[in-house]
Amino acid sequence: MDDICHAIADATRRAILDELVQRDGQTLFELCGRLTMKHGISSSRQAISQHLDVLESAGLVIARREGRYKFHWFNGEPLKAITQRWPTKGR
Amino acid sequence: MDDICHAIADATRRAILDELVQRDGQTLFELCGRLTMKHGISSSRQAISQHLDVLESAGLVIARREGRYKFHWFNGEPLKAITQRWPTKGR
DNA sequence: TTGACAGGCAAGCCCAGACTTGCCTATACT
DNA sequence: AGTATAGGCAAGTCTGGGCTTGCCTGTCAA
Repeated sequence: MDDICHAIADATRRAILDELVQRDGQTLFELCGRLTMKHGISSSRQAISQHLDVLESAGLVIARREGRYKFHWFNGEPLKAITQRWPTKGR
Repeated sequence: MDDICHAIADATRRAILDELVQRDGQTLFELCGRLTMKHGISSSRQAISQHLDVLESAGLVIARREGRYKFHWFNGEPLKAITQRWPTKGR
């Protein structure tokens, strides 16, 4: 729970999730490009990589390495824990 | 959105929300006592007060002053924005 | 009106975490 | 083999924010 909330607390990480929702299975470099183009985020590759690590350990991103590429998928399941913990009275 | 995610990113603030869900309309001192007793949180009154400010500006807590007391209520509405932003595929 | 009680304000401390920099590994192409 | 590409690792910097400290304001009861 701590991991999940901490993961979405950063604006860049939220943008990464947005990007993955829009186009699943992106690589690190692909994400860097799209984040710069479409979200106005100009962080270094390492910064994005570190964000992906955070998202991955929170379970919000699933990653798999294939050859020299590493693909990333969005996973929204962990987010359920938030609305399950506190009542939103009529979603 | 930034306010909401930032607000729930802290464990103490999540405990405050838990407490308010369990017993709505608590005062600052009441919350301090209960957080110490039931959640093992031993922060100062000022710390809790600052947390309440954060929660209030995120819209997760509604507060009203009455005489020398200030009562706090939980409000889960803003949390909807999270699950509405990203798909959780079959809640 | 004076004391106790509920809360607010503001300055400062300190550390987690976001970001950079520099270098290294591994895979693929020619 | 050599080079380019995709990504990883680790150390260092620096700012935001959580927390404390000290003092002040406002409300109520005796």
